[in-house]
Amino acid sequence: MPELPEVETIRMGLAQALAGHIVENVDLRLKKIVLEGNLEDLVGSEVTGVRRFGKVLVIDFSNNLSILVHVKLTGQFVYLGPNRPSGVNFSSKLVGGNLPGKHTHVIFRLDKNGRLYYNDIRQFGWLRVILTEKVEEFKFISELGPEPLALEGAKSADFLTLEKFKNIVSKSKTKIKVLLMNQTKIGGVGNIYANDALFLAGVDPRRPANSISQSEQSRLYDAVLEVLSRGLKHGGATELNFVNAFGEPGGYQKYFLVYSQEGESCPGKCGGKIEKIWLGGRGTYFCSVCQR
DNA sequence: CGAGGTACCTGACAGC
DNA sequence: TGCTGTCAGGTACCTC
Repeated sequence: MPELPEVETIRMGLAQALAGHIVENVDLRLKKIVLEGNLEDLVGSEVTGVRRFGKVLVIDFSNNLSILVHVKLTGQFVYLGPNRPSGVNFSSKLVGGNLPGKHTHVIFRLDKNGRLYYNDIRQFGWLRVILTEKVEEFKFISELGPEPLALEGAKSADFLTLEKFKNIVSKSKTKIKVLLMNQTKIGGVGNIYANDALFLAGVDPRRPANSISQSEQSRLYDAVLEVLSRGLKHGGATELNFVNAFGEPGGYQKYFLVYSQEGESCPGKCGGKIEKIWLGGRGTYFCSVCQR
């Protein structure tokens, strides 16, 4: 379920894959996933860059149009063509067999015999075609909170400093885990990394944010950066069907601390077991011994 | 402002 | 085997 590390992994791959390609033809097979604009308007244009704002991808084109994409839970971009690196660990299973597949909703035919497939099993994701100059005015992006990692391709001038984090946390009565996942407060953190960050910091996910002490705030800030960095280092987490732009799965799922580990022994040395509760409408995993 | 519920959608899996 | 029910979650939208 793509969060910041997964979407950034897709972005890096797409930037490499699409560099210099020109769109020759677009085959839109599921019209409802394009919420705004017309993919046909991209025909004849060259990709000039790929950006990311939180969990939203932006593909820029030479005709001053951009595609905004939110892959939500199961959206995938898979590229085939001359810019594909050698030695790719392509997962046919995760992309749904041969391409195009049952869940391929858009096929971008590129010059030099390139192909970019957009797949989405659950059809929750969306694409929008808008003017490049309007990208940062798009509601989700303009309201996005600062991102924890200062990365190329994000609005790094506005990244989440410890000062900003403390300010956000101390001003909110919301349960800390729900706050971490609020995209208008902090950009890019979803369920996996919120669970793991709270474990790493030793903070109970149910606590009101403003009950967290100064030292806990610092620990939690460091933990958020740490788990996101780990996720990125391992090319994201493949929990459902996540793959990068070349069809390769991520590796962070092997290093989950508590996420999806219900009933397992706590990775700390407390001897406790990971519990699962329902919080903010989502499965929440934690150790009630280590997280106070 | 916060909390909680639902909708969107399909596949995986448990239980009978 | 095959049915039914439940769960998974990012975000928008709704009500209280």
